[in-house]
Amino acid sequence: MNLKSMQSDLTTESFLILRNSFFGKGQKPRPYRLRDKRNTQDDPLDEYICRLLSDQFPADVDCLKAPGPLITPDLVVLRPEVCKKATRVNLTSSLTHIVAIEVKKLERTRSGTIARPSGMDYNTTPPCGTVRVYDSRGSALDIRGFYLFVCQETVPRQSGKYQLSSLVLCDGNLLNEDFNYYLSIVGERGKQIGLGTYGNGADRTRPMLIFSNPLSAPQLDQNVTLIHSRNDLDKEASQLRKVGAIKRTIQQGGTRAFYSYRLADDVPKDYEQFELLDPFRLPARTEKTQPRGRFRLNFQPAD
DNA sequence: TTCCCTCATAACCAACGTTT
DNA sequence: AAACGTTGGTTATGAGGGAA
Repeated sequence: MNLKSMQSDLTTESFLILRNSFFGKGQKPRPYRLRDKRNTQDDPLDEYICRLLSDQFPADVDCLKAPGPLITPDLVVLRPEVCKKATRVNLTSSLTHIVAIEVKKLERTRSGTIARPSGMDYNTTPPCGTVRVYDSRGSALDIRGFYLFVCQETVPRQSGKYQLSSLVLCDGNLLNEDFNYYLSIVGERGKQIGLGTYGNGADRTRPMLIFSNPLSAPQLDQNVTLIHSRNDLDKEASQLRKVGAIKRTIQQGGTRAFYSYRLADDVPKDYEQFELLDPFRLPARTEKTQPRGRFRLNFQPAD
């Protein structure tokens, strides 16, 4: 175990592995094959990504896939020997020790833009920069969470082959940093029971969450980008070049800043860094829902 | 131990509304 | 009228817990 690997940021290392696995020179997508998706809970891409990371990380780093469906996060990357000696508090913040990765796959619309630009489904797990996993005794262990957004497309005229056209690995805090909110959804909730005339109805009151889709930013689409809270990652990893900053306005006031990096080889010489404030699209929302699926008849009653 | 029920998952489909 | 954007709704499945 050399000193460099002891100290390196696992998200930087993961990003570099993914960049070089899914793309070649000049960011040209490398086609890959996936096994069949056997059901809706099955994710061959997650497995493939886990395999790539496991194979290419040095021996002191593990990449673990969620051991079954319905388990979140999708992947955990860690240095097990270092983690065993670390304190709980340390593990909650140290990206050299352990990090969770949630994979989000998106399609491209026929017009060539990323699907769901104004916000994508996170289903019943809100995004968060801190996520909860459990140690071998079953005790909660809160660790940093990152999100891998990819646009996967089929390779034209090559059935069964895929390629990525966009990739973003970002700090979950870019999407949300309210861990108490995360716990309120992921932990025990309530449901409504005793509903309806006969009292035998129930309402799961199950959340269906929508949060930002980073690939909706044109600066990030059709690119391969790491988004991190540190502004000096290019000093630590010489393969990285900083390409811009993203600031988000906090509801209660203030802003958070994140920094974007790409493989230095992917950045044109005359590239000018972007400086974005609240770049993710937000539709004008109302609290009212839209009625859907009305069955309309072709007559109207006499009165 | 076996059976049965509940729940969360992934991300798309398509209805509806708005703009061109 | 067509294109685009938004958003409510949907699917089958298997882990896990409680009941039998």
